[in-house]
Amino acid sequence: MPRKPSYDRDALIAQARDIFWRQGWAGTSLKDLERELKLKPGSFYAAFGSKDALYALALQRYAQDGVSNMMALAQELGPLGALKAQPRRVIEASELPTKACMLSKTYAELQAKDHDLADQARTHMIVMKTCFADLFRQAQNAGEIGADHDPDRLAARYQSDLLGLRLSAERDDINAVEIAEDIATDLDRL
Amino acid sequence: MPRKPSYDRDALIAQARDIFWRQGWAGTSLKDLERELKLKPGSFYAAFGSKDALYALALQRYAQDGVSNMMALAQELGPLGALKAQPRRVIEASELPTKACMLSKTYAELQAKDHDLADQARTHMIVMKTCFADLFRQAQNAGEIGADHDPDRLAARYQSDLLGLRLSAERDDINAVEIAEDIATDLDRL
DNA sequence: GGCTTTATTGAGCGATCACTCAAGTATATA
DNA sequence: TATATACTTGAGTGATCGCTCAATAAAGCC
Repeated sequence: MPRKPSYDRDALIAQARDIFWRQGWAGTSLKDLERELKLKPGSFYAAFGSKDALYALALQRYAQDGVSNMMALAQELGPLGALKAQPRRVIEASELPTKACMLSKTYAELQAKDHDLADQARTHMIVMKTCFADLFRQAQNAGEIGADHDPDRLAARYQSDLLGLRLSAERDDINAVEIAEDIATDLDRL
Repeated sequence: MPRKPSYDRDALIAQARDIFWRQGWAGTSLKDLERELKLKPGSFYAAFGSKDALYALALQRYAQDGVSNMMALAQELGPLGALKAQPRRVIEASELPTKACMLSKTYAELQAKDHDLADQARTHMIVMKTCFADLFRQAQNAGEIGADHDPDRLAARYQSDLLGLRLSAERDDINAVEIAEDIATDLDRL
């Protein structure tokens, strides 16, 4: 008896993710979303409830894709190979709306206001860090890196370096590929 | 014959810098500024012209202080000593409104909108990077690091690492001191 | 004290914000 | 085909945005 929506909800979330990712939370107005997603206010609120609710879905999608991307890379190149390849991959992916990490942008923008979304971004970043730590642990067990390193500490440093790299990659005065290679090279000395 | 302002303009700029630094551009309303600086709208606009103009002054102040701070540190500890000390210094300074770099926050927030302030932040970051490069060059000339390194490349990597570190230092799930020490230790291997 | 000059005040401007809702439209079942 | 059920539409809500300006107060010079 009902009528089906004319839109693809998942596609809209991915589209919203790209807009939020690029422009940030405050930088994206409902006008922007309505225009890009081609939804009138009524449909928007029927579909997602609020701007923040859609942002939360976008963050979730972003984080999920990030982890599964890393997992797939590890499957292909092994744990250390994945960790070494990721820096270049992330700055050379040309289809991304922007190079910087959406989680860190969200956290940086909204933490001072104690916004719910900042907490969600923080949680997603912890999951990602845990994923990195697992890969370092696997690399250690495989003998690819020395046993005298704390995988959690390596993961924190690695994630920190990636955040810096991705921020730097937004600047045209910086050769991000060089930084990415230096990060990868450092992993060989472990 | 005239009447003098009752406020200290420099102090107001420093205060505005801290508010903008913490809350970002969109996250800071004129209501916020009027309340914190204790200026009514009329006085505010007579003194600074616009929100963006005050933000530009705040950015400038921030960048100037950053460079002169680094110069002073180099005077005290030498070029390599300053570069090694800075990571810990910047995350342990307890009087800062927030750990993350104001220039990178500004750039990340406003770059997508092609805002003037993003360009200004970018320019300030280049100056800072040049300052780092000079210190690496001095350290090289002093024989403190190998001659087979490009100071500009080292500076770009170093600045990138600092940005990541300072972002990470905002998170309570991360031991930023460990990252800072690892960054400093890496400089010894050059 | 009188006068000029500037600082201070705060009500209020138009624009935009996130969001609502009643009316209209399309579709799956009966 | 008739009806029930959702989806779609867009004008319009109150709140807040950055900002203006006419009125008032205060300070320096004669």
